[in-house]
Amino acid sequence: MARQAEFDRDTVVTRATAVFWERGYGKTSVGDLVTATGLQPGSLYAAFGNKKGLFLEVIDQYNRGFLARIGALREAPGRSIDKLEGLLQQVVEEAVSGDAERGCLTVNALLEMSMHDDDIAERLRNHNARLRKAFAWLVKDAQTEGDVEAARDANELASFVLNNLWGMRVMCKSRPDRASLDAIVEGVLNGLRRETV
Amino acid sequence: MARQAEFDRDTVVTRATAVFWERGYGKTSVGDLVTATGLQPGSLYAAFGNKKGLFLEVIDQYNRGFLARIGALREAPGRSIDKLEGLLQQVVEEAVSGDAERGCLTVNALLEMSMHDDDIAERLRNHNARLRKAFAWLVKDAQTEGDVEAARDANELASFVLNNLWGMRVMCKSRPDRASLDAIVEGVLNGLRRETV
DNA sequence: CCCTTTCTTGAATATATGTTCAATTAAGGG
DNA sequence: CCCTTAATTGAACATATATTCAAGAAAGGG
Repeated sequence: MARQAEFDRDTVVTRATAVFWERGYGKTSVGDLVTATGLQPGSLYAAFGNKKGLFLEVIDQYNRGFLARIGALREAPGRSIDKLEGLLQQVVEEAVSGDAERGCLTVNALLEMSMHDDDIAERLRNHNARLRKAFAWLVKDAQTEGDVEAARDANELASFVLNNLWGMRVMCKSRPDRASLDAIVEGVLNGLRRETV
Repeated sequence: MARQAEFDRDTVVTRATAVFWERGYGKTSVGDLVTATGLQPGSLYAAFGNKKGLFLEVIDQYNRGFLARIGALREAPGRSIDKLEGLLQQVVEEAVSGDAERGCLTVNALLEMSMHDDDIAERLRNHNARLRKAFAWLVKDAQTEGDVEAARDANELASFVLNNLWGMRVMCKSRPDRASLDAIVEGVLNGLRRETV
């Protein structure tokens, strides 16, 4: 038999996530990753191919986590419209506390790389689609619960919610005040509740 | 007297804009800028200090242009609520035609650089504030025209509109379908029109 | 205890890229 | 027509950074 790896792949990916999130892809050097993960360049390249390979795993782990959170939220008790509001308000809290200035890893990557890198672009397109589907399920639930007009298209409403989530991920980069963010959440809920004109 | 510059500063900035917009700041090399502007490194550095100096002028020109567009829109005839809708729908058109995959130069720069570069961060924060003010004027007009409930805070509603604009600038990176984008516009208008709950 | 397999190490490599600078070229006043 | 001033040129420089690779180190079966 052969020697076995000394590191835990998942831990390495998590540590790399912190660096990529903090500095973005382009400004993260392999040296940064070496110090953050504790792996030498050779091991890193043996395990992940190259810098982008590691980043792809980072993105995948991150996206899986977020989708799982939404899935769990859906199973949890409570009205779906409140769950949607809670999701948005969570972003507000993060933004106000300053934890969100780094924004969303996926959105950051999307803006930084999707124009030049087809692998990233395709991956993020897929994630986007899955995410919208997850939101659409929540919206559908809210429709059967009577909080959102049943006649409206759940997928389209999901896009609207997602749009505001992403908007806030941009907004939080310039440290907005709480009132603005609350107004956004209120605007989204109004947009969801009102019947078509 | 001394020799006079052979280039037009504004033209150079405009040409640089195209490159920065296409590739982002980090992936744009000085070599790219040399070929795009026709200026040699020496001239470029004499005129703008360094790569970042040129980029700052690019950002300033771009932001001034966008603010001017909104100012002109405000002066134009027509109901303000329709002007707001028109602004959003313009983004939809761009996104559908594929012209908007590069997104908004300011948003791109904000996500790529604001964490690491205080000059950029401050400049974009200021622009953000001015932009919201411009939107707030439009919203106020819509309030006096009776299309938006007068009791609501115009600044906060402006944040909501801006949030969706930025969301769409992110969204368009993954080539969304027209129905989703239309739903977003509709959601924004509903959010504006409905009375507080 | 060897021997194969696989992992680890970290210096070396290749390359890209931001920036500088001395030489050259215009512009025009005295 | 000089001579000062300033712009232009493009090669040279310094540096950073992704990636490779040969040598050394565990792991465990025979």
